[in-house]
Amino acid sequence: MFKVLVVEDDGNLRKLMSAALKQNGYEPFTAEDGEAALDLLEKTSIDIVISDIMMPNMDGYELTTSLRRANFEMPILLVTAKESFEDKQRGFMLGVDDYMVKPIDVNEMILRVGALLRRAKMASEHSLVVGNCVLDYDAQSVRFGAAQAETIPQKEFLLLFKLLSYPNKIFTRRQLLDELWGMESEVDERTVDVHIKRLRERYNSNPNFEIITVRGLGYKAVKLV
Amino acid sequence: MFKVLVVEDDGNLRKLMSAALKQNGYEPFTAEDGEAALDLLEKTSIDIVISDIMMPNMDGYELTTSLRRANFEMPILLVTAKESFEDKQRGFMLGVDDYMVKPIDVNEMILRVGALLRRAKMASEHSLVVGNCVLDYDAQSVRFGAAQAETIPQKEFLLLFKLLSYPNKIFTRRQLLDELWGMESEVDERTVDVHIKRLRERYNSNPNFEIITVRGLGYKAVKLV
DNA sequence: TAGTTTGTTTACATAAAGTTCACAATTAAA
DNA sequence: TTTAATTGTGAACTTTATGTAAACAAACTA
Repeated sequence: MFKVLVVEDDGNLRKLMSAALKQNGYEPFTAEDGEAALDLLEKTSIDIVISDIMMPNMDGYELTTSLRRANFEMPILLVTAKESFEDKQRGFMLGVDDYMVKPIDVNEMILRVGALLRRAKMASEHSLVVGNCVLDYDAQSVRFGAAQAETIPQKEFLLLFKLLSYPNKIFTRRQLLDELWGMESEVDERTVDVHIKRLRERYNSNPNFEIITVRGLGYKAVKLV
Repeated sequence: MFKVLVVEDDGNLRKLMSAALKQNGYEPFTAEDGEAALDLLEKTSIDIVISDIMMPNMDGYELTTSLRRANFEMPILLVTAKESFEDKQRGFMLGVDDYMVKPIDVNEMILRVGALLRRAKMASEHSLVVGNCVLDYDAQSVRFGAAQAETIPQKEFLLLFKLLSYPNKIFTRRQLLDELWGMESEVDERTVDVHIKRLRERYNSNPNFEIITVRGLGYKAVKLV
């Protein structure tokens, strides 16, 4: 389910938008202003941001700038009170993807969100999200929240990716060797243990997942979120 | 230079749009209706399509459907006579990326085209700005702030330009060889390393970007601004 | 509880990948 | 034509990843 962050200081409108999103199969999150939004974005992996421009503390433009600067690449849809060319120009320069003019037509909003997500999906396909942790298959990297993505050794990555792709599913060492090392691999089963150990060392204190030993059978990953 | 296809039966409007596009650094192509557009799309690699909805022979919706069915994935921007929700809904369903309502504001059109192209990740201009650093493709030069622009060796320039055109995207050595040296080049992959080394030597202490090695995969550029 | 099985951890050897250097070949400039 | 700049190569070197073996620890079993 796609996570949509609605940033809007008007409580009624916020509720209205949330409701419409929920009704259309999205998972809405809300924030009252840019600062609250940034906080939330650190913790949660939001797929698309819909933000009002005029807000207390931090307005829509500042929010956009902050996000792009922090290398967040999700689509941003700004809501403007008046249809002004200068505003739009400024927004597009900063990295805004689309505009809506108030009063908002929630049906149109749903359509635009869909179009933006569809377009954005093309960009990075092979990725896996667990809480605020994102595994990028192509970059062989792991990122937590807004932190810098870290590329990790291939075997470790594949192992983690496989386990997290099927949370709670138990994999035997043999299965993992067959799938990640190749059927004919002559590698010792203990090798899996060693890589598990390395992964645990790397991500021991993260709050998103844990690799569990299932004695006599193998290993599994569980989500903690 | 980006190729924009304008599909519009009104000759005057077509000219107006073409002119505006050309003036803003795009290469405009035109077609009078959907069928003519399809013909042209077969022959030319168009980056983005702007199409009127109401046209003889094949309208904007049919054109969209045909394109998506043929796996063309460029952004499509439809121009509608009236702002009707049903129309928009239909369009977004079919795979339209954005709408503009007539009468067209050409400035807004340029902005929307820019935003769509940026989102489509095709972004690549004739000059590229990273922080206070400017790469000029035509002059094959790099300039920092107000300093004198410095022309650098071609291979180094192309390499840097390519990497910075898609920040954070990882390129394999093979990809870079194919794209910068040509598909059939017999050059050793190590050669890329050598050029990377030279670039790093040249720009090691600049605060705008950095070339990162992604072990096992290739190289990527990251913006530090 | 002692012994057995299974899983964890460590240190190390080897392989794989990336960097650097000196130089030769090529191209462009003076 | 001479000189300088650019580009590619191969080998030495550095760093990182991976697998093995053995010691250690925990869990099960009789």
